[in-house]
Amino acid sequence: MSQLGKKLREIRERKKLLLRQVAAYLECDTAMISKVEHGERFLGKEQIEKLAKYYEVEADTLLTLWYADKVLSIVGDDPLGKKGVKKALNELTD
Amino acid sequence: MSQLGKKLREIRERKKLLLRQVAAYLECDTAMISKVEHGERFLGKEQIEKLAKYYEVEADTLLTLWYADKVLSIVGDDPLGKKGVKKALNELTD
DNA sequence: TTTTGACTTGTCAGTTCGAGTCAAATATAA
DNA sequence: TTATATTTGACTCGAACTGACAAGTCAAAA
Repeated sequence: MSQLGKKLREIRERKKLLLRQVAAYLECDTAMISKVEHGERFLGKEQIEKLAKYYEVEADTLLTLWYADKVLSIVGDDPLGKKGVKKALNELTD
Repeated sequence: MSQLGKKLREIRERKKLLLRQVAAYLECDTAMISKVEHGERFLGKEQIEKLAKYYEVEADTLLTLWYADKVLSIVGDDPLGKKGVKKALNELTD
């Protein structure tokens, strides 16, 4: 399960919303949302922002998790991946 | 220019090899190698390993840079990206 | 100034990959 | 059981990517 997925489900349940309602708002299939919450699909950044409005949470919080998931999906469980992420972070913090 | 691209060009020049020769070894176009060195194309992991042999360098060094480039290509210049990378790294270092 | 050889760049066909859908399966509740 | 919510598998379609070709630039040599 992904970082973002976990968070999204948590929020949705707290707000007592059904997949059906969220899907209607995002104009997509309930299956899509289900898969996103399980980390089997990525939403686009625009959709994340839309969801943040609907859920009344900071878009930045969700987007940060979204980036984290993207990164994790690249490196997988390869130990070299971790080294690569560190190197990338160095490049960013210059 | 990508991290890996820079390194590959550096190595190739140090070894006084022509794009033509590297391309022949990898059985691809010189344009391909040129673009890789400029960060406009990604090589597959298998090709990186092959190149490491040819260049007589540690494959791990190149693969680490390859991962770093992948990560950087995702986060781009979005400041939230950096936060996401940090979060991903946390997840990995747990 | 032409030629040659190394590299670069634009374009595009072919392919890959993943978002999104549909339908069927499974849970959960009443 | 019936109804509703969620999950899962199989599939499609389009966007993005790889890799090839050809034409381009550039520098040095003739």
